[in-house]
Formats: sequence, structure tokens, C-alpha cells
Amino acid sequence: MTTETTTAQPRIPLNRERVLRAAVAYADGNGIDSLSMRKLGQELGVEAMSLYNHVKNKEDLLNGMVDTVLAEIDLSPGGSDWKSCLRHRILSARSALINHPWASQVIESRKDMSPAMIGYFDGIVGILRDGGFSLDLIHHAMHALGSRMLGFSQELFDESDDKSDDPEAAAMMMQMLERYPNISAMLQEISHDPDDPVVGSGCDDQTEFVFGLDLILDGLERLRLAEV
Amino acid sequence: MTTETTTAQPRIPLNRERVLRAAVAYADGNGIDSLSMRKLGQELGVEAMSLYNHVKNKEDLLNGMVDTVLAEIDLSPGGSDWKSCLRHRILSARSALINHPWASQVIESRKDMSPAMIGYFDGIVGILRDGGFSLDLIHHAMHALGSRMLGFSQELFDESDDKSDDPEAAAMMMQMLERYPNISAMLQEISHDPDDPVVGSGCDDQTEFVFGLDLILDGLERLRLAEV
DNA sequence: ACCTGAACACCGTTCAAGT
DNA sequence: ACCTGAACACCGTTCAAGT
Repeated sequence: MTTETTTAQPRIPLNRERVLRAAVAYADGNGIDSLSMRKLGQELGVEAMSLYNHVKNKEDLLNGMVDTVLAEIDLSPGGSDWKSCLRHRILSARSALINHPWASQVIESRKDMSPAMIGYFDGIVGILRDGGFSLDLIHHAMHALGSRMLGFSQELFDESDDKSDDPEAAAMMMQMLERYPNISAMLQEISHDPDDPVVGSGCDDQTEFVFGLDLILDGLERLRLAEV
Repeated sequence: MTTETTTAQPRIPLNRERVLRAAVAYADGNGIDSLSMRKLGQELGVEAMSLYNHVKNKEDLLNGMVDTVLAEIDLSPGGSDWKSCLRHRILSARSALINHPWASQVIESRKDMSPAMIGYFDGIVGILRDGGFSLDLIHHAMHALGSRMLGFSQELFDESDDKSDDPEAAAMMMQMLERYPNISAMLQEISHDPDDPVVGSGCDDQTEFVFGLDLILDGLERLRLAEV
């Protein structure tokens, strides 16, 4: 009787949903680059090879993870006219995606769209149809919005790392101020402090996202009105 | 004398530029996912480890590859007003990036901007300053344009693979037409053929890119005029 | 100064074998 | 039906050793 049932309960058998949830949690905590089949198995107390019983391969795992995030998007109407409806839908998508910082990168790297993703876009087309857009203009609109439909425009500027206490980075910043006069001027304006034009200070991602979104939505409204 | 100098001339010693050029050529031909230090070494007739004499690591290699592509962007004025200048600059970037389909993905995955990249953005800020934009509006404009400044909006819809001769895909398409009525309606409109609403037909990437770009540029011009 | 062999610590995935 | 051990074919990178 040495092989007693100890505190460990290996009862709950693995299933697809448990695997996906664990993968999402792992990526949330450790970043998507660190996620491997081996580590995910470890997280679930199982060998990596067991995962292949519940997931076709790593691509399938990533697709499932994206669908898990998409399910978190609030689909309630959120407005009476097309613009406030779409605005609400997109900002809901954004807040879901923000909770899973790896999601945008994974979505971009997907080759095919999952049914859940197609369904999400179908809903957006529906909002625009109800708003009186022609199908042709809807098509252009979808392309113009691009990834913004999912609440992200790829962040070309990584403003997350503040290097103000790194003396070497500070020296490089001074050099940059000389070499790139236009950007330097812009950064000084934004920081509201001519002596410390650190990239990122005074720059609110959410504000910038809404600015760009409204710029496009307003432009589309003008085109819609010109159509009729 | 068995170790004769044969036809092989291992003369030209490796240098950074040769490594970068070979990497770009390899990625152009075989895709970025297939590029590894080992294969790149093989391509250059050298062991993978030798590459580390000319490139700090793979990140550095990828950064160098991006800079190589950026160097292909035409920086000539191309217009008298800010809008035609910026439009020309961005469309030049687009044609450079289109020649290297892997570049957008690599750019998005970069953590820090290279000096060449900062220089490119500095030029865009310069165009907008000359056009009479406030520094604050320039900052918003850059965020609104996002990756469009480099000539790509991430292609959420992969329209490259035409599956019209795959019977299984055709069946799935029929199912999709029922399940996603709004998207189906849109696709039928675009294809101009109600019986064959294939994704991608009648959809020109360049046209869609220009549509979105002009939508944003026109919106920015309105905001600029409202400022003064 | 430049290149190499051997090694380390990882990957995704398959497959026969176990229960 | 689900899990495992062993194996395969890859990765990026380091480091002492060669020329």
C-alpha cells in the first residue's frame, strides 16, 4: 500500500477547453514567446505529447486561444446609430484584447480565419448594413479599418520601457535630439517639458486609438452621406 | 599537392553587408519562417557559428534586414503640398515593402526602432511640419496612420489562396453563405457574380490601401484647417 | 581576425507501447 | 480513450580550439 492516493488528485481528465484555458493563462502571465507544448504540458501536470489528444498541433492551439479571447468581446448593441454601435463594438474588442497582450500578435500571424473570427466580422458588416452603407462601401470600410476592427492598430512605437534612469540611454537620447530634429520637436511638445523629452510621457494609447478610430468613422460617415 | 586550389574560390571574406544581403534574398525566396542561422550559413558556404562574427545574434540580423529594406524607400519630394508629399512617401514605402513580403511581419515584431527607422519617421514629421500641422496634431496623426506610414495595414484577410477548385473548400463556402449572411452579401456584391462569391476576387489590395490612406489624409487635412 | 566542432538547452511532432 | 518514453529533425548560442 505504498502507492496510496495522496493529496494529488489526477482525476479531472484533460479536455480541449482545459488545455486552451491553461494556454491563455500561461501566455497572459509569461508571454506568448515563452509558451511551448512542453511547458504547457508541465503546467497541466502532463507530458507534452498528451496535448496532441486535445489539440491538433500548435497552430490549432493558437487558433483556439484566439477564439477564447474573441468570446470575451461584448456584443451588446451599445447605441442607436451605426457609428455609436460600431464604436462600442470595437472598443469592446479592444478591452478584451488588452487583457491578453499576446492576442494581437497571434491574430496577425494566423493564416486562416476561424469561424468565430468570421462571425465577429459578419456582425460588423451587419452594423454597417443597418446603418445604410452600400455593400461596396462596406467592403472598403473594412479594409480601411483593418486591425482596428479588433481594437488594435499595431503599436509601432513601444512606449512601455521608460529608460530615464539608464545613463547610457540618456546619452543616446541626447544624440537623437540632434540627429532627428523633427521627432525631437514633437516629443518636446508632447512631454510639455522642454528639458525632458522622454518618449512616451504624456502619450495615452487609449486616447490615440480613439482619435484614429473617430477619424476613420467620421470619414466613412461623410462618404455614406455622399452616396445617397 | 592533393589539396589543390580547385574551382571553388573561398576568397571574398564574409562581412555584415554580405550576410544581410544573403538573408534578405533567402527570406524573399523561401519565406522568413524558413530562415535560420544554420541555413543562412549554408547559403554562404560557412558554418552557422561564423555568422556571429558579423551579426550580434538573430535579432540583430533581423534588424539589419529591415534597415536594408528601408534603404530602398524613395525619399524624393514628390509633391508641393504636404498631402501629396506624404502620400508619395508612403506609397514609396509600400512598394519597397511589397518587394519583401516578410518585412512587415518582422517590423511588427521588432522591440526597438533602429536609427534608420527613426530617421524615416523623422522625415514624415518634417513633411507634416512643413505642411503647417501643430506638433500635437502631428503626434495624433502618426498614431492614426500607424503601420500605414510604412505602406502596410496588416492584412487581416488573406486573399492570396483561391480555393475555387477544392471541392471541400467549396462546400465550406456554401455553409458559410448560410451562417454569415452579411459577409456573404458583401462578397457577392464585390465579385459581381451572385453565383460565385469567392473571397478575394475583385479585391485589389493597392486600391484598398489607397482608399484607407486617403480617408485618413483627408480627415487630417480637415483637422489642420480647423486648427488655424 | 575569422572560422570550426562539439556541446548545451531548447523546440514541435510521431509512433509504438503501455494502462 | 488517454497518456508516456524514446526518438527524430530541427532551433539559437557559447566557447575553446584551430588557422
